[in-house]
Amino acid sequence: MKKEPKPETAKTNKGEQTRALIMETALEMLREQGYEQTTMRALAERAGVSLGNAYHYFNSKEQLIQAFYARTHEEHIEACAALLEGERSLKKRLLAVMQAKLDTIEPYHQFAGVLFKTAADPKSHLNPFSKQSAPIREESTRLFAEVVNGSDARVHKEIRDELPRLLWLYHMGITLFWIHDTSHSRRRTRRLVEITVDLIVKLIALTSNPLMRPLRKAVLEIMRELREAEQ
Amino acid sequence: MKKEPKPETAKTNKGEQTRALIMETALEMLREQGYEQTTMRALAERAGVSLGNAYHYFNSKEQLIQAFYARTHEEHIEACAALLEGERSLKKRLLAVMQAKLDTIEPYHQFAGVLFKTAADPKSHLNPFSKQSAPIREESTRLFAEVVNGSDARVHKEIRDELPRLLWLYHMGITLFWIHDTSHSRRRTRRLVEITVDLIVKLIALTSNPLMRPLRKAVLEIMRELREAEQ
DNA sequence: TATAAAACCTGAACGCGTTCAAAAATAATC
DNA sequence: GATTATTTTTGAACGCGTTCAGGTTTTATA
Repeated sequence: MKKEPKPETAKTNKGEQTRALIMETALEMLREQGYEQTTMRALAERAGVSLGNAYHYFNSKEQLIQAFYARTHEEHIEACAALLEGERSLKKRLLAVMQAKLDTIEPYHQFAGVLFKTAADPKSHLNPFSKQSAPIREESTRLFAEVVNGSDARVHKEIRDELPRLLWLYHMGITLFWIHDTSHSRRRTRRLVEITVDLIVKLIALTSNPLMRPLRKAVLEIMRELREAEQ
Repeated sequence: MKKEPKPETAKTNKGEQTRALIMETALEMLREQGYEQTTMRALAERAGVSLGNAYHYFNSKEQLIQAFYARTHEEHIEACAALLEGERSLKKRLLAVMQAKLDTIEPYHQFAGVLFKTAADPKSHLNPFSKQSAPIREESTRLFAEVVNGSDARVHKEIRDELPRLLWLYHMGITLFWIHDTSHSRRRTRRLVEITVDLIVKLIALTSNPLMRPLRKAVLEIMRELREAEQ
């Protein structure tokens, strides 16, 4: 029989401190030196911990990125709360959220390549479509739901439910472009966001047009297919 | 001064033979055992060559994938030539090309994850948006141009020039989905291709509608932006 | 306070991709 | 054929991510 440690002391365990120490050191090093330079050995040394011990808390180097990913995600969610307050225009809301995203991730552009490289692997836990990423994915989707629901835009009822997921997919596409964007201060991505947000809002306005019916149906079917693929 | 070897003997050099031997052995092993199992040491041993020598001909393990990528691409182009012969329906042409793509890459699905993982890295030569991939990308785009031009579909003149590039982008998206597709025989991807090809053809038919003018403009602007990003 | 259990930590070792100085084989030149 | 230049080949070595058997410290129990 395994006995649980007293829950009120569990959080102040030595282990928790060590984990936090390693994690903070890792984020520091990732920002300062990028991914390749941040070797597990260098990290362990800087944190004043043995190599094996670092692995006791983070099963792989990839898990460091995961922690990192979670953090920028939190920052983004937080930043958006203030931005959406009192704004009713869908275009402005979506634009604000997307720009906040770019602002949040900008400091880490130098090692975003590695992040994406890892995330692209179907076997990786970091893969945005994976089960492990579901919590972040869902929270992110909820943000886009709020963008739409808090606006005064009228959305055809057939696609209303799918729209947040569509916007989440869109935001992944923008992130993909951003990673490959070598322009100064990511100007190109910012420009692309302006154009595409404009396009999306126009498209949404068109959804009620009878001419659009076959397109609506097709898009819904595609989204259903994509959802079923999540397993 | 460096002297060139006699060109007529250059191709039958001992080196060329060794290179071919390593390459064939690599493709064999990749197919049989996947990427991780195909270590450079195992490859060298099977090819009856020293480890250092393998590196003399392939600067990195990644280059093996590149050779592999080029080969499946050739196969696809070849397969399409026969398929497009005598068919005028845009929908059928596009569908045939996409299905041929899936057929070509299916045998390698098991290690496609690694391929994509590598390709996603902005620094990688395999990255489909990179300079190094330009020849394959352009040849592929040309294929999609032929799909459109050889059909009887009427395409609004404003987007006619961009359509092949749009279709190439679409085909990259499908490939991305395919990599993550764990369904039997990639059924989901095949279904997705059917749906999306249908949607695309409908969209193309709609392009001439005046209502679509702002969308056309926006799409063109996005494509211009994407093209400028290729540097 | 003594003892058992759990949590925490260590460093050597493994296999990997990759590099490199130098040896061996081949080709070019005289 | 002897000498030189070039190409081809070797295997040891490096640093990396990762594993693991076993030690040390902390916590729970008596």
